[in-house]
Amino acid sequence: MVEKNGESIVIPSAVIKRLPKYHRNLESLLDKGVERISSREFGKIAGVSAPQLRQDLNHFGNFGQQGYGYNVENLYNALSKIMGIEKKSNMVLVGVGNIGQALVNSTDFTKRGFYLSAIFDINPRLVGIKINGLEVKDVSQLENYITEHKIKIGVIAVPEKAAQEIANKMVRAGIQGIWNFAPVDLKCPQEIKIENEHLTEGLLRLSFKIDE
Amino acid sequence: MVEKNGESIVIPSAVIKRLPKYHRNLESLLDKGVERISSREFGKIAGVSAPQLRQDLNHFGNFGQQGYGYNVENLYNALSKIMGIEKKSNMVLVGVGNIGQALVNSTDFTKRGFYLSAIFDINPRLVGIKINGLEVKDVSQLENYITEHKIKIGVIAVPEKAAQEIANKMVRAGIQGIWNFAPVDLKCPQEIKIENEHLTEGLLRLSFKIDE
DNA sequence: TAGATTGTTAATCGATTAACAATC
DNA sequence: TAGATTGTTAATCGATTAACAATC
Repeated sequence: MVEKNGESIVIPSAVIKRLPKYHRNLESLLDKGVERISSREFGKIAGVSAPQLRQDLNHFGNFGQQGYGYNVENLYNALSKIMGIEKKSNMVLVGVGNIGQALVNSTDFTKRGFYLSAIFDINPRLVGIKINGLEVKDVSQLENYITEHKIKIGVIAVPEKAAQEIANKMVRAGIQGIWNFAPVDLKCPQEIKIENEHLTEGLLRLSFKIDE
Repeated sequence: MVEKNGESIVIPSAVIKRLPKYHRNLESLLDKGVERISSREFGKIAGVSAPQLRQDLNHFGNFGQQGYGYNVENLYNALSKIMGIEKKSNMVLVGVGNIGQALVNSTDFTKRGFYLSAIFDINPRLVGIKINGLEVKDVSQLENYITEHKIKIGVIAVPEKAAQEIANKMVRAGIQGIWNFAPVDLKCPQEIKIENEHLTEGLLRLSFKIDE
């Protein structure tokens, strides 16, 4: 639910999917020093139609101006706020295997205000080692950590079989959202938000499209 | 385009998106030794409605049987074939940074018949080293390699700024599909199939949903 | 045969595009 | 003011769900 003109409205999921893309393209326009842009031009860059772009944005407010278009910086800041980027978020990560380590070493999320404040694994050989300055903790400490530090976002990068159990722990500890890299559809109470990164599915879709 | 009853039909993109999920859930049913399943039960597992599941599958053929449901193994094999999983595919990867290394070390794709046959980087310090038994080649050899080995799938795991140029090289060399991990929308001729893994976008969507 | 469950058509729902008055 | 471009309503398109005859 989002407020618009004092009324709370539900944002269609198709719109939510596109918001990060808009944000990313605005960032790159800002970098290039573009000050204003029309829905037509911006739509071309972002790969959507101009009316769709206007419809999408108007779920959140009237950011444009007739005869002028959109101010890039204003719109960028507005979208940052809408997506909760301006404030810092702390996350925990479980599973420091291939993908987990890549995430710990990545700066992409940090740049947008998402920080890993602790990382966990079940393997005693990994517990205690440091990755990118973060010491790997034992997964037995996960629930306490989440509760004590009021962590909202949990990242799951463990093997398929272990993922549901980790999700359960996170939910019990009060997590609000899970960013899941394990190839399973987690069963959680519906108030828990879940975003899946099922990488292999992307590859299979690509393969299908090539053969089609 | 896909053949059904001798006629070639176009598969809706919404259906294509769900196919890998069906495949994955069938695999797990097979593992559990389930022989047959109704659209109702299977829909519940895969998180879709029973009629939707039936509609989706019927784009490719009539795999079910009235009063019985679907034979798990038959359906699994049919979907494997539809998605081109039964045959082996060779891929090249460019960029052995965080995410690139994670992909090289992963066994998830290999299990489904997708092999990395060569990996490339532009950094001279990385060229020559071995990762999971594969020697990193200089990116100058990329085009020749793709052409000579008739590689169909290219994986891009380089930074944002470098991604488009790598995509151009791949396209010139005759690649058919690109699996892109860089946070850009690549501009390629429309016959080139592209699947994006824009990880950060998933995190932003999650953040939005939590705050909503 | 009776019960179960499919395949498929028709109805509904949601998302996209077209069109244009409002207005900067 | 005239030209450009928005915000928004209406029309279209595509995807999902409901319903049920067909049939194993």
